[in-house]
Amino acid sequence: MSIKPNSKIYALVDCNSFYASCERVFRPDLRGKPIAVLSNNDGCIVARSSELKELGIPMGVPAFKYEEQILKAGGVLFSSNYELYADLSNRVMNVLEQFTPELEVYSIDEAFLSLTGFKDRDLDEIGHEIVKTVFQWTGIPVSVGIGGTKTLAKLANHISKKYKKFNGVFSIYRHPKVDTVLDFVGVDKIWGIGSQYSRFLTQNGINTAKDLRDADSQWIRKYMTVVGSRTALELKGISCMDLDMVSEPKKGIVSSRSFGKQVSDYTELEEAVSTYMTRASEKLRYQKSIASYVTVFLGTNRFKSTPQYSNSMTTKLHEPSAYTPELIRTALRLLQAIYRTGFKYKKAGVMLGGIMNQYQVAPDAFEPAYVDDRRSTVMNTVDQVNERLGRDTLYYASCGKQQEWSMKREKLSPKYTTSWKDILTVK
DNA sequence: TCTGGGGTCCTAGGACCC
DNA sequence: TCTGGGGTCCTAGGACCC
Repeated sequence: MSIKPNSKIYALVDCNSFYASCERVFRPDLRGKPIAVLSNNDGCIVARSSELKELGIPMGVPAFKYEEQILKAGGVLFSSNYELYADLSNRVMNVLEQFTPELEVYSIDEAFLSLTGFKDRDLDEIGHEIVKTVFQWTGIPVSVGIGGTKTLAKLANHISKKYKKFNGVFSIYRHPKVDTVLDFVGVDKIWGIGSQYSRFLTQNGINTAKDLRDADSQWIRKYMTVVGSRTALELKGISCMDLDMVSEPKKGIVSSRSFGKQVSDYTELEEAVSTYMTRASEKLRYQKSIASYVTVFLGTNRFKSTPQYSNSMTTKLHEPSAYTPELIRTALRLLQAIYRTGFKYKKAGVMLGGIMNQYQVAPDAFEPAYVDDRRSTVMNTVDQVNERLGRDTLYYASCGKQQEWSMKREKLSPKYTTSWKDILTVK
């Protein structure tokens, strides 16, 4: 095989402790203090500021176990404030776009950039310029990793965060000591190698990124499928994954949540399922899709020793739809089929599958089932009202009004940037 | 009292068809 | 004793990501 020299350059820009940093943007008094951001229902710790990491508090642990320790250390806990994080994420991405339009928003706090056009410039310098500009314009600290493939850019980003001396920027692109660098990185830190594969690899004497890069390719293919082969190639500098600059419509849409309390009452479950389906179908219409399958699931609290039950059921719709009342009706029918009395439920959810473009359907191509329907006009109107006047200005009766099952968010910060009511005032 | 939510891709195996 | 074979579609499950 002849290997073409790879001429691309990728940067991975990753926000440092993103959720915690968002909370700090509007609370300068929290500089230097440990911050924990909690999952839904204030359950687990899902984001940690560096100060909190230094306290030795791990990721994903139940918050109640550590709350006291955090408060004692002068730290603060926050409920997740997704409205705030999504808005600040958009601002960060807009700044990154100033550097290059060739950008893939990879997650709420990460983006891949093509730096191929900056080949003749000092890449480290570009990296530092990105760090400085994003912080100045948004208040969010970021780290930049640069490499000839996405996997190497990710790896470089890991190094930029781990070693303070790099000041948040590390480039492995044409690095003179690339072998030494790769030998510093454990396999479990490689993008695409999770806990299962990393255990398997170390059992087989492959401990570092360098080991994996140099491992036998047939062997990798056999035990780690084509996904593992791609990762190994990317470590060699052969790019197998290009930027995805346009976001593809989702193939499945899930809306599920744990309840703020245990729920036995069937009506409350109906409210929850109706509400989740309202959310899911909003997402569905937002991407101009219709769904063919509806799934509903529910379950008890698996951390308790009380009687356990969980179940799910899927049905195919008569014809694909994005009409919320119809989707709710279907979901409630499924709920009725899987509901059993006598259990305390903790979680329920809905899934939409068999998703296709709203125009692509149709038994009769000249008469799209959903699009020309009066129902689509109704949905558009509802969506527009809710967008302008706030979510659930118009809602469905089956969602209920009290929503006593809904999630706990006791430590919520204000929506500084997306709600007039919460806007910051300077006294 | 208190343990997240939402996605992707790949593979193996069964059903079905000719 | 002998019991096709190849293609396609679907689903479940397992791995991964943030």
